[in-house]
Amino acid sequence: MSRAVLSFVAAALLVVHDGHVSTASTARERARAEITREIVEVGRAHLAREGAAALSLRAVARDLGMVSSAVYRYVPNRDALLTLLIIDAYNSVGAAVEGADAAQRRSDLPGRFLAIARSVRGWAIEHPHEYALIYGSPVPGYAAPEDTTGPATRVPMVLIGVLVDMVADGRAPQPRRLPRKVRASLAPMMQAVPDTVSEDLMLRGLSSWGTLLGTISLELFGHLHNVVEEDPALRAAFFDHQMTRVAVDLGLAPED
Amino acid sequence: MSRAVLSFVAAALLVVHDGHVSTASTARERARAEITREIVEVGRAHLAREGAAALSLRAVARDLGMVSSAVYRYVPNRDALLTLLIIDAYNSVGAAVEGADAAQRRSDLPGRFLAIARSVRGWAIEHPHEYALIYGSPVPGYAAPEDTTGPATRVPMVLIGVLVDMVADGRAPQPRRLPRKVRASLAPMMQAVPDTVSEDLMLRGLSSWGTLLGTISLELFGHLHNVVEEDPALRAAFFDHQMTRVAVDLGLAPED
DNA sequence: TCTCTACTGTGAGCAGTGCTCACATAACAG
DNA sequence: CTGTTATGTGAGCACTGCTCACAGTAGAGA
Repeated sequence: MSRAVLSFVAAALLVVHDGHVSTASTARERARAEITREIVEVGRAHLAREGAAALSLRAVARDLGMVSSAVYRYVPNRDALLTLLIIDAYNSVGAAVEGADAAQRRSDLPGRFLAIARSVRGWAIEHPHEYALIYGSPVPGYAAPEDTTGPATRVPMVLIGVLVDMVADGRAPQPRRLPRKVRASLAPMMQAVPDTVSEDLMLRGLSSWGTLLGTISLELFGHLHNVVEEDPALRAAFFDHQMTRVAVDLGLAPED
Repeated sequence: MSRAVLSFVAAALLVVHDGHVSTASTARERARAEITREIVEVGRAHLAREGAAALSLRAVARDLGMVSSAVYRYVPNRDALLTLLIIDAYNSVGAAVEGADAAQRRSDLPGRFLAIARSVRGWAIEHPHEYALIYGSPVPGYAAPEDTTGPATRVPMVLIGVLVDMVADGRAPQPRRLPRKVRASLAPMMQAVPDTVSEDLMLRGLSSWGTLLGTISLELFGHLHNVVEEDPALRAAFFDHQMTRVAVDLGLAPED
């Protein structure tokens, strides 16, 4: 994606997420912010209904009663709109997970983990196309633009919060010795995390995160067809059980 | 997908995977089989280069020097070609994994698991767009056509083989007691599996499968950016470590 | 061997897409 | 009030999936 498009996304974010942006602005600027917001909103509706592959700028324009070329005044191209929707989706799931975590007793570590896991799954089931957009195959090119990385970290940050509290409460398992290369591989992550969290704990956390997303993706993308009963209650029981086991393996809960 | 299209896929499979199909056929039938094979082959090349989203029947037709409407004599629509490519991809990764497993000593359970995991990851890195097509967001509708389910089970079957051998060698962990609903949820799977494998072991296996795919998806879809060093050797070390841990949690290897 | 049917290839065409551009018009800044 | 800048318009290009009337051609049966 070009520089111009990137700087657009940065600008649009102010508009979209501050809601009603700097009120001390000209009528033109307010109109621009409003219309940009509408475009993203309609885009999200289309995404939710038909999926990313079917998202069309022309259809969005029609819904808004404007000619198709007019939306290019607000969004440089289709991929840029998708990028905004990706950011939107990350924030949506991020908010849900943060809320679920906050609703638990801080000291109830396995309860928090299970609440987080359920919350991700619940959000995914409610927003399957959005989930596919952010955790399935990336559609606009391979490198996610930098703008998405911030919102993308919200859910992992909540998980890391659990790990941090586990250490603080003295309930973290004894860190294992790790091969040099494995330690080295984690360098970027360790820079962004309180150094109370050991590399070993980080690895356990990443594994849990992988299991969490892997299990949800298996379910959502149809790979549990003919494997796990389709009945929602049974699916939920299955998921809860698997996540409870993950919590145990992570060291959050004692072996039963 | 319509009945007609489904029956097409079934027919095309004979053509594509028997290689040179029933030689006791008319020249016309042989030509048809050959051209169908070429279409799938060119389609796979396009998929590998540009990804599923960019796959175009017209471009495939151009590459084959035929007019675009002619390919519709062989493939009813774009989704049907994608379905063939999905089956192709499942068979490709399936063959790779079966080979990797067979190359290990049968009794070396953790070695087999690690070989399987590495083989899936290796294949995924070599064929990122194919991986995205089968394990990322499903693109042609939500319900994968029945034709894909057979090839899709090849990799899981290899994993189940390890579980079966684990039981046969008396190295399976003592099955845990499970909640009634969790047991019930597994009914479909348990029908397809030797009854030496307990529900509990099946759950552990599914968890490992989720972790395996989840970890690879995290890496391939860019979610380890700024988390795990990009250097391929370090990425490999990270993955191997994680999978070794999974093997331990699965009960394949002793706690070190 | 001839005829009729069923298959294969052709090119035009329809409706839709992303995106660009010349142009008009409106809003703002000086 | 004037000149610049932002916004909306409609035509147009190149592309897509897919259909269809038409022209050949291969194969099966008489």
